[in-house]
Amino acid sequence: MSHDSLNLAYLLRREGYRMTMQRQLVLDAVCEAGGHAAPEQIYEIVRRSSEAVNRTTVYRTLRLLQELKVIDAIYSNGGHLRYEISGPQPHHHLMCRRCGADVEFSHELFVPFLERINEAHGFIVDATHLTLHGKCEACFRRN
Amino acid sequence: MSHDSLNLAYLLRREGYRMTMQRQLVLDAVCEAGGHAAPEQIYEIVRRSSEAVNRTTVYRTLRLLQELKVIDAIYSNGGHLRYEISGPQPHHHLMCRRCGADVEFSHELFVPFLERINEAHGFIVDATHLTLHGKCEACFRRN
DNA sequence: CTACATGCAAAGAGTTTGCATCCGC
DNA sequence: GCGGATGCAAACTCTTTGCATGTAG
Repeated sequence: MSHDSLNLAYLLRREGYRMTMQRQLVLDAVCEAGGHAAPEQIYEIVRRSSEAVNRTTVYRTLRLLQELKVIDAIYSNGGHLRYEISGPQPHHHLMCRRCGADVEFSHELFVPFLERINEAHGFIVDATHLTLHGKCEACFRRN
Repeated sequence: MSHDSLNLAYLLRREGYRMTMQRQLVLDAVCEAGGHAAPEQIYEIVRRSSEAVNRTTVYRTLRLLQELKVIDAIYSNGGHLRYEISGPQPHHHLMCRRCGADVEFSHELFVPFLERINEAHGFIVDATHLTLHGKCEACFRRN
């Protein structure tokens, strides 16, 4: 999802926050990174646009954008923090351990499984951003 | 799974490692912790048995036991590292965000979903230790 | 007695916090 | 001008590494 359509200033103001250049740059960077971006990567992209942004501000802004539900926090393989723009609906990721390919799959594909879990264990799973690891088709054939 | 049945000394020797008191204590602690134990918790349990174990050794031993496939590393919600005794077969966890209850579910419940993923995206998921978060039945009713 | 294991201290990532200054509104 | 936002440095958590000493086999 691109963020061109979303009015960051409006979302911020609605919650009593202020619009700043830094906040726009961080959001732009998360979008540009194109999913699964670590804070450090986001920081680097921001720095390309402006030297005048501090690493601390990037961290603070990422947390704020997450709170505003503009971006999602994901804990990738190895437990590392990543961010990406929130999609209009929940979706999930398949990540290839070999080539790093990142395939999205829809929540619909996941729903029947969640229903079975609920039947079997009475548990309501609220995963909105699952990342599963494995091998993509090409890499699977290759070895 | 209890570890009473597994001969740590044998597994170590087979790979050229030595049996030590520390290694046994760490394994005992992971088992005693009963799943999803953070390194620090494991360290504390070990310390109850013996003052003579260093935190560094706990970390080193956890990595070693993982390499020997005696324990599994799990990245829990929030990206924190946890360990637990390896089960005889893959299984997964449901963790309640509210009360912290940890329910295991079998891999069989998961298989049909993995097959649908494979059909739809040609992806072979190798998740052997998934943790899903949500609400358990009791907590879901409560609010 | 030799090589691997340990303890200690120190370094290292990654992230957060305190506080003075800055600036959006 | 006021109160939130930023930059800077420092702290903090979690984990790993270097090296001298200890100990299993």
